[in-house]
Amino acid sequence: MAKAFGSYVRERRERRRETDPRFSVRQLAQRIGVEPSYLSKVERDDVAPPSEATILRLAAELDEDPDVLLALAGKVSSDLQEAIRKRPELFAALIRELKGMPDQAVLRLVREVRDGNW
Amino acid sequence: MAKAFGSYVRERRERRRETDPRFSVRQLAQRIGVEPSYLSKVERDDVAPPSEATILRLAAELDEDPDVLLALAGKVSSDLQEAIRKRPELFAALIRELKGMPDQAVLRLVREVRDGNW
DNA sequence: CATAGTGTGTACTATGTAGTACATACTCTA
DNA sequence: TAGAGTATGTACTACATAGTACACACTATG
Repeated sequence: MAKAFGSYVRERRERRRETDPRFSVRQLAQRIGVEPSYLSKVERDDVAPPSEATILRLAAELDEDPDVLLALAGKVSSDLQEAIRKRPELFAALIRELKGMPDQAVLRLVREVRDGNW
Repeated sequence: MAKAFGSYVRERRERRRETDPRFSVRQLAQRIGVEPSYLSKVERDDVAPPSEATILRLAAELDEDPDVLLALAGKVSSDLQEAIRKRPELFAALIRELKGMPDQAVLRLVREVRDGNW
């Protein structure tokens, strides 16, 4: 693993908790719909990261980028997967082409596409 | 599901079998390292598609595009997933930007990146 | 008519995924 | 010093994944 999912979540949650008591394990667990003991184990990397659905609720509560949190969990958002599955040759070629390139290059591409001036 | 994985494989295998007796269920199953009864069930969509590793061996034997076969199985190649996980914000933005665009546009982009003239 | 090759039905299994349920132990504070 | 709030340890579970093992029935052929 690159970085531990659990410890990252714990750090984020504790940061929020400094100013907001609603960010205890118990209360956060309840808001995202899991048992406190489970969230605790997740945060200590005692168990594998939760399902995509649970991670998304977690990201929303912690105000984190869902794609980043999913990535830390070793997952890729299902809507991205679906986009790739619909046009596998095209997206496979593009991603393999880009995976060796620097962030700058990819970012530039994103912007070009977004601005439509190409 | 968009299209059935199994029936596609069966069609491809039977096509090959017309000219090459090595493409019976039994022999192909043996070459890709699974039980014939399992391959049979897979081809009749009686069970879920095989694992990524098995699909890749199948694609190689049938001379099919692995990404297409994986897509039919509802999967995305793990090397693509890994590329996305390494830079989630960037790739998520790019893919979401492109998913509404026509094939032509994506293809043009692939070529531009490949040719490096940008 | 036996036997080699074809596909398939049934039963079973090992491992992983994504959690729940409950009990325990600590700490602050009213 | 009781009670509320904190996190955590242990045990268990339902369902999915990815198959194996073996017996069976059909067909062509030498």
